[in-house]
Amino acid sequence: MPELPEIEIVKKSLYKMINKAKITDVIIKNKNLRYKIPNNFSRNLIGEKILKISRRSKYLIFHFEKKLVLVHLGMSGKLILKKNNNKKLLKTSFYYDLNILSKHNHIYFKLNNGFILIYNDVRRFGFFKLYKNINFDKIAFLKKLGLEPFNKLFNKSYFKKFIKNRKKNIKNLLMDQTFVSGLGNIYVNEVLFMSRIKPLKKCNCLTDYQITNLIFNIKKILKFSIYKGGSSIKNFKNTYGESGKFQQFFYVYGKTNEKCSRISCKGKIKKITISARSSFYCDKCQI
DNA sequence: TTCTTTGTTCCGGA
DNA sequence: GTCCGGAACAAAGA
Repeated sequence: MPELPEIEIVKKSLYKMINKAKITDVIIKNKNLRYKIPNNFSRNLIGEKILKISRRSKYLIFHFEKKLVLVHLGMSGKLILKKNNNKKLLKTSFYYDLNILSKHNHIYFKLNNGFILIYNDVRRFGFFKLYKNINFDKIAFLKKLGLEPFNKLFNKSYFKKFIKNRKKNIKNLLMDQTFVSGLGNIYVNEVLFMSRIKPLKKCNCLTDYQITNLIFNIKKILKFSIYKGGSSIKNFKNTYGESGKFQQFFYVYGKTNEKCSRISCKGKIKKITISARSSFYCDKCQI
């Protein structure tokens, strides 16, 4: 379940290895992803040079001269980079490397710098969308997104303005991509624990201190996770097939019935469902 | 067979 | 009109 830190890791490792590379071939094994890959997808990308790779929220964007490709990894999408230096080895490496099943490799992008970029996705909830003659404002997926968490404008006054006359609980507010974009279930649970706020708390009941603290913790946790290479729960891998380390620092996610990790706290981690998503919180220190 | 998992969209009720 | 949350959807593994 890739969230902002995981996409940032993928972007950075891809950028380092394949920026300025030219696509020499695109092989589609399965076009039925979240949205069907159109027939002209390969034709439109062969010969194109990757000019830039960027991230917006949980989306990756590959920039070409007059086109761009928007990528969302869904639940289980992975972009894996393989060195294409030995034809025999290459054939077998798809099957034995990385603990991923080759039957879930859906797209192969062959590059002129000796790499192959593989899109692997067990659940197939991820997607690729190609846009020509790019105008960012025209892309519906990006248009409606709220501020990036690291944006300086994501501050107390923005927060207070947004929640004015709203009654959402804080969990759903932080999950709302039109408010702040890039957080998913895992990081929201962790942020709320760090901030000692229970997930069902109504956002219009937060104090100024709690709001400031929440914003600070969102930025801090995301940065720390990026530093640790993201979290590898549900098998997230970077493009070299390596796991991240942030999951070692989870305090509540998946910790049902465990003792609260705050030394002074005697609470227990509870699991409840909010808007069909699992929520974990300490029943004592999150109020 | 049923349940779980995710982000996103759609829809009914307030 | 706007906001909120529940349901649906995509697919597959346990």
